[in-house]
Amino acid sequence: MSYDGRMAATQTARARVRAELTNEIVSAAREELASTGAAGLSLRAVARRLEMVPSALYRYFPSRDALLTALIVEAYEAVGMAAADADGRSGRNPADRWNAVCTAVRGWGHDHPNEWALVYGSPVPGYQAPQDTVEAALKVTRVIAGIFADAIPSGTPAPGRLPAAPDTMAAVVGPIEAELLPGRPPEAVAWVVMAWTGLIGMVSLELFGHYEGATTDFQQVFAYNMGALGHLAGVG
Amino acid sequence: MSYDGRMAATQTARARVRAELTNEIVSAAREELASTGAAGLSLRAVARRLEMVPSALYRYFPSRDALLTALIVEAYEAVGMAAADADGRSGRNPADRWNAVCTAVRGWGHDHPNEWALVYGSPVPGYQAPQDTVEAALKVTRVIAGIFADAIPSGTPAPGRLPAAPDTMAAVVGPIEAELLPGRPPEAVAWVVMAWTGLIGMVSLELFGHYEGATTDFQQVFAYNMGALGHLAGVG
DNA sequence: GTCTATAACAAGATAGAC
DNA sequence: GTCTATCTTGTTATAGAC
Repeated sequence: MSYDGRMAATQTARARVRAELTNEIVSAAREELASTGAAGLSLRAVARRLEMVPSALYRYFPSRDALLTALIVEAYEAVGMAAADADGRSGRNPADRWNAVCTAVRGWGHDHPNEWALVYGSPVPGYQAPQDTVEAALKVTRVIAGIFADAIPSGTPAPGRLPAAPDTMAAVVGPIEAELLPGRPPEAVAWVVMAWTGLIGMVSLELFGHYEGATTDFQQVFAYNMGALGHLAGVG
Repeated sequence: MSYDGRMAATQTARARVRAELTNEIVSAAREELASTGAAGLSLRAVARRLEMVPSALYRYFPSRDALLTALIVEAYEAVGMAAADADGRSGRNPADRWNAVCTAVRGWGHDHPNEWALVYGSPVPGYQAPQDTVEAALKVTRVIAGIFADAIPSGTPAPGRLPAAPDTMAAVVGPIEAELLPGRPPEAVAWVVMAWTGLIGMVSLELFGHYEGATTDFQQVFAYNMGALGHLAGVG
């Protein structure tokens, strides 16, 4: 009994230190990311930053890809959290919620451009995304789908503002409908994909410099277009 | 006289050889791109592929970045050409033209995923895009704006399907209006930005794997959403 | 003049012996 | 964990062939 107890205590202490160091490594990797970009992330550079020897990192992450996975999951969870927080703070009106989430997601992107590029930019060559990242990526999507689900009554026919979809659409978007928008018309389900794409796409192209010189105040164009995207599906 | 003539002949022959070799280098770099990604593109690997010595490449490109620029410009021009061709082949109806261009752009992306990532994905760390690339990037934009410009009569009030924009919008989108959509209402100008973003965003997120498992036939969702994007601005 | 090749450089990454 | 020897990278200087 006392042996078991000591074992457990020792293990949890060890586990705590281990968790702390793991966090420090991820933090250092995040800083590294900011200076070199996702493709150039090297375990050695992270180790140097921590004044550790490279091989020591292998106790915590079996490979560069594992470290990359941790960063990706962390980033997805951070955007997801930003979106969920904004949604939670913005009352019941779907238009306000959608607007708040768009602003929050864009704000997070501006604050963390490298992490944004890591998750929404070009895939890192040679990196195979494990299932963890897919699940984490769903966080933002769930928040967005939740707003649209609340705005669009279940079981209604297609909202009049959207063009009619072909009969085959219901089956095509079946997986999303079942998981995120049960009972909503296929037009709305397809358009929620567009709304999500429009949000991520606008922030990506903005951060990647594709709107340079196009407007005098991009924020306003962003807000207008997000509003219009939502409007078409009956949000606002 | 005969001396000048010989000079000219010699120069053009040399110039032809030079142009050919330059093309070969870009081709080799394009192949390299496919296997290593944009960030990992190395001058030495390109030289190896051509069985040349690395320093020889400096006769043709003053730096690695210059080679990258050539690749980027080439890619932008290829998508732009694909879009323009599709537009030219598709009659006068704006809805058909918009649909054809969307399909062509997506098709090009599928055929050249690495070049797509190079131009529309995360920026290459440390690479500063020169003006040439900005001009080349405008090719697709011009095609798209042309279709919407033809669909939306100049000097008309805002199309009824779009929400009204604040008064400040006209000034904000002034640069795009002046360059691509003269005389069109600010709502339409802002929304053309959205249509372009939606097209590039959908293809990007598709190529980068973000719709994995979401639909049984992504092409259909893409076609529907592009149609709806155009519809809102009065195209179709 | 135009080109290619050799050699070298300062970084940095990698592998493996200890 | 440490150290070292060996590899890559972009880039330049220089020498020689055409």
